[in-house]
Amino acid sequence: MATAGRSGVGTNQEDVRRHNLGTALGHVHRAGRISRAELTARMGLNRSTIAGLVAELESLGLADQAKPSGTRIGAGRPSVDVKARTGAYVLAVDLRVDGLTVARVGLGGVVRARATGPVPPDHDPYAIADSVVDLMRLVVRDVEPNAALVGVGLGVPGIIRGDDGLVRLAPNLGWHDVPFTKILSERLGPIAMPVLGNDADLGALAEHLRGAGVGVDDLVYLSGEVGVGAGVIVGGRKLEGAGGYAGEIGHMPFLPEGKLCHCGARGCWETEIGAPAIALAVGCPAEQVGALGEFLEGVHEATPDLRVVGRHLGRGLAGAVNLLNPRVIVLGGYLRSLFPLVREDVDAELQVHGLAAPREQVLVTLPGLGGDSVLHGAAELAFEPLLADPVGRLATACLDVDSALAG
Amino acid sequence: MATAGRSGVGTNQEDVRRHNLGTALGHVHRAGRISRAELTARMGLNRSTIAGLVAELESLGLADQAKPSGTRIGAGRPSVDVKARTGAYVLAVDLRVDGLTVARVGLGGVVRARATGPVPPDHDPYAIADSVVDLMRLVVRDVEPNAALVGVGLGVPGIIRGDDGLVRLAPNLGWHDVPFTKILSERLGPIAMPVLGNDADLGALAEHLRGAGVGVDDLVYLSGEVGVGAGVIVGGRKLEGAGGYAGEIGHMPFLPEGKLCHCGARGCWETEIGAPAIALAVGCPAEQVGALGEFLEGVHEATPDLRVVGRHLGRGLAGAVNLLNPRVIVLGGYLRSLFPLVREDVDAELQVHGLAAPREQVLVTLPGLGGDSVLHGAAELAFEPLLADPVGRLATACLDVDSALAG
DNA sequence: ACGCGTTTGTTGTTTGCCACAACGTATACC
DNA sequence: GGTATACGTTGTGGCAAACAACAAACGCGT
Repeated sequence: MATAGRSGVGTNQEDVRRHNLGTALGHVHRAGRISRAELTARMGLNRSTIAGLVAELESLGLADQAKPSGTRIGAGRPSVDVKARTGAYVLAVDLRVDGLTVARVGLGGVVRARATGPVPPDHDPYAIADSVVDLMRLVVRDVEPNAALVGVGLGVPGIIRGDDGLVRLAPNLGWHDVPFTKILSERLGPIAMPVLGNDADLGALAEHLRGAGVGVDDLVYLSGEVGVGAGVIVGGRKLEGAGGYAGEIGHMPFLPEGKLCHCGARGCWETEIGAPAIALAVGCPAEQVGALGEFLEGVHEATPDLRVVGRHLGRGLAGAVNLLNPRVIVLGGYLRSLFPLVREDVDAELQVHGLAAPREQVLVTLPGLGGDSVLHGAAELAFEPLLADPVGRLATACLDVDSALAG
Repeated sequence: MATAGRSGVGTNQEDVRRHNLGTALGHVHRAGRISRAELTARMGLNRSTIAGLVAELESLGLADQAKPSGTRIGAGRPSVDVKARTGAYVLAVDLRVDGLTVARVGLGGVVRARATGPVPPDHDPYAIADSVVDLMRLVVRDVEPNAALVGVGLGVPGIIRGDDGLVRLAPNLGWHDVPFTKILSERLGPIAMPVLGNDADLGALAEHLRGAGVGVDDLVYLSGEVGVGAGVIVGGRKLEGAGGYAGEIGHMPFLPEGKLCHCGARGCWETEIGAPAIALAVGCPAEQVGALGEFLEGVHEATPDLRVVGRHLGRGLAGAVNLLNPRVIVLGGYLRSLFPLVREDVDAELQVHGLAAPREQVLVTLPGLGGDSVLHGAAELAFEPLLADPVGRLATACLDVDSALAG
C-alpha cells in the first residue's frame, strides 16, 4: 500500500513460520530435489532453521530426506537432499475446444497419471463438468494410500472473474457468464474447491516456473487457441488486473478499419493473427480450424499470405514489448507451429516497431513444456494455497478421493 | 519465485521488525496523521506492538504523538494520534522540457518549499544538473535544524534504466544514453544518492498514493507531455519490466501505415495523440507545442479534427483496458486539458473497443494532484527506501544539507 | 593409510519480537 | 454521576530464528 510491494499489513511471528515453511516447500516443489545446503543458501536463513523447517515438512508428509544424489564438487560433508513426496498431489484440468485433459500431478510437478477425453459437442457446462469428473476418477484410480489431494486447478479458454471463478466469456465454448466453478464444485463436494484460470495465464505461470522462463521474472505467454490471449508475469507475479481480466491482448486495437471481431469491435489484433485468419492464409479447411496447430505442422513453407500474418504478429508483439518490457515471450498454442515458419518476418517487425531499450532485452521463443503448458499451469495454480500455508492447507486436504468420487 | 508474490527468500526476525516499522511509518506518511487505534486495525497487530513501533518512530524523530484530533464517534477512550514529523524530508525534482521544479517535501507528503526555474535552452545535462542544485539550495535555505534529508527523487521524461538510472532515451530533451544520475550524484556528493524515475511512472505512483487512485491497486497514469507514456500500477506495485522500461504505451502499434514516429516506426499511437498531432488539430503554433496544455485551456469547443484525436485516444485506451484491466485511468499532462473537450468521443470508442468485463470496471479521470503528480511521485520515490528500512536509511541521512550544498 | 581442511548436520542456549492478560484511564451515553 | 466502551500501559510468556560449539562426512595431499 504505502510502498511498492507492501500490502500495508503487519507481519506476525506466526506469519514468519508460515512464510518460511511455504517458501521452503516452494523450493522443494520447484526443484523436485534439492540439498539442504542449497536451501540454506537460497533462503538466507541459518542451517539450524532450515533443519527445523525440513523436519516439519517431513512430518507433514510433504518431503523426504535422502542420501546425496551422487555428483558433488569440492570438499566437505555432503548435504542431505530433500525431495518432494508426490503423495501430496493436485488434479489439473486443461479444457480446450478440441479436447479435455485431466492429470494427477504430484508435488514437484511430476505428472503421475493423465487421461484425455472429448468435449461434449454442444459445450454444455454441466456435461463438461461430468466429463471432467469422469476423467478424474480414472487418474485417481491407482493413487497410493495416504496420498492427499491438496487442490484442483482448471485452465479455461475464457475470461474468468477473479472473485468467484465465474466464466464471464468463453467465445470458443459459447459460454457467457457461466458459473463453472460452482457447477464443478457441486460435483466435487468436499473433495476440494476447484480454481479456474485463464488458459494463457496458466501457460505463463507454467513456463515461468518450469518451462522456457525459469528464472525469468518478466514474461509474456501468448496463447493462440482460436482467439489470442496473453498471460503476463511481471516482477515474478501474475498480472491480474482489477477483476482478474488482464491479458486480453488479442483485443488490442490494431487496424482502424479491420475485420469485425467477435467482441463487436473492428480491427482487433486477433482478427489478423487469430486462427481463422491463419486458416485462410494457409488454406486450412474451416472444420479443421479447431486443430490449426496440427494442420500447420504439415506446412513447411511460408506463403506470402502467411508472411503477412507473421508481420502482423511481430508488429503486435512489439506493442507488448514496449508496454510490458518482458525478458521472454513464449508463443503457445498454434503459434508454436506458426512461429518457425515466419520467424524472420516477426523479428523484422519487432526490430522496426520495438523501442531499442526493451527490444534488446527480449527473447521470443517456444514453450519449454510443449503443448502441456496450460496443464502444468493448472497444477501450479492448484498448488499455490499449499505453498502459501502448508499446514493450513493440509488440514483441509482430502485423503480418500477415490471413494469420494465414486459416491 | 515459487508462488506468486514470494521472492524465494526466507524471513528473518529482524526483517519482521524492519517490515513492521516501515509499514507503520508508511501508514503515517500516507495519512499524515492517524490514530494508534487505526494503525492497529490496519496492520492487524496487537495494541502493545503498535505502541512499541510508534515509540520507536518517535525516538527516531520520524513521528510525534498528539492529542486526538477532535472529531470522534462512539464511546471509549480516545486514541492518541500519530503524526508525521516533517523534519524528515526529501528533495523532489520535476524535470520537464518547459521548466524545472524542485520541492522540499516532508514526511507525510507536505510540500514545505518549492522553487522553479527555466531549463537551459540546449538541454545540456551538466547545465541542467547545475540548475537543479541551484534550486535545491533555495528550498533548503529555511530548513529547520536537525531536519534530515532522506532521499532525492527526480522525474525525467524519458526511458530510464532501472539498474543505474541511465537515461536511455529522452527524445524531448535530445538525450541518448545520458548518465544523469551519475552527473547529479557527483554534484550532490555525500548528501544523498538521487533516484531517477520516468515521469509517467512517478505520476502513476503519486496518483496511486495521494491522488485519484487512493485505495486503487490497479491504475494507469497516461502522461501527455510531448510524447505519450504510461505509468502502470498493478496489484499495488509499479509495473517495471525486465529493465525498468515498461509503460511505453505511446509506441503501441496503432495504424498500419501511419505517420512516421521519432522512434523510427510508423503508426505509433503517439503519432495520433501526441502533442504535434493535437497542435495541428487545434491550430496551436509550433513554438507553443511545449506548452500545449496551456493552449488547450483556451479552447472551449472540440473541432472535428480534435474529436478525431479523442476517438484515437479512446481506442488506444481500450487496448490498455483490455490488456491491463485497471480500475482507474488517470489522464495527465496536456491530456488533462484535452479530456474534458472530447470526453464523449473517448467514452464512445472505449465502449466499442473495450471488452465488457474490464470495461465495466474502469474509470477514466483527471489527476487528483493536478499538475503536481510527477513532483509528488518523485518525492514518493525518494521516500521509498526510508519506508523500507527506517533505521537503516536514517543512519545515512544528511543532517546539514544547507552547508553541504553551499560548499 | 593418515591427517588436515572444509563443509554440513546437530544440539543446546540466547536473543528478539509479538501476543496476551490484567489493569489503569479517558471518553460517551444514559 | 454511574456505566459501558475503547484505548494505553505494563509485565509475562511463547515462539522462531540466530548463534556457538561440537560431531560427522567428505576431498585432498602426503
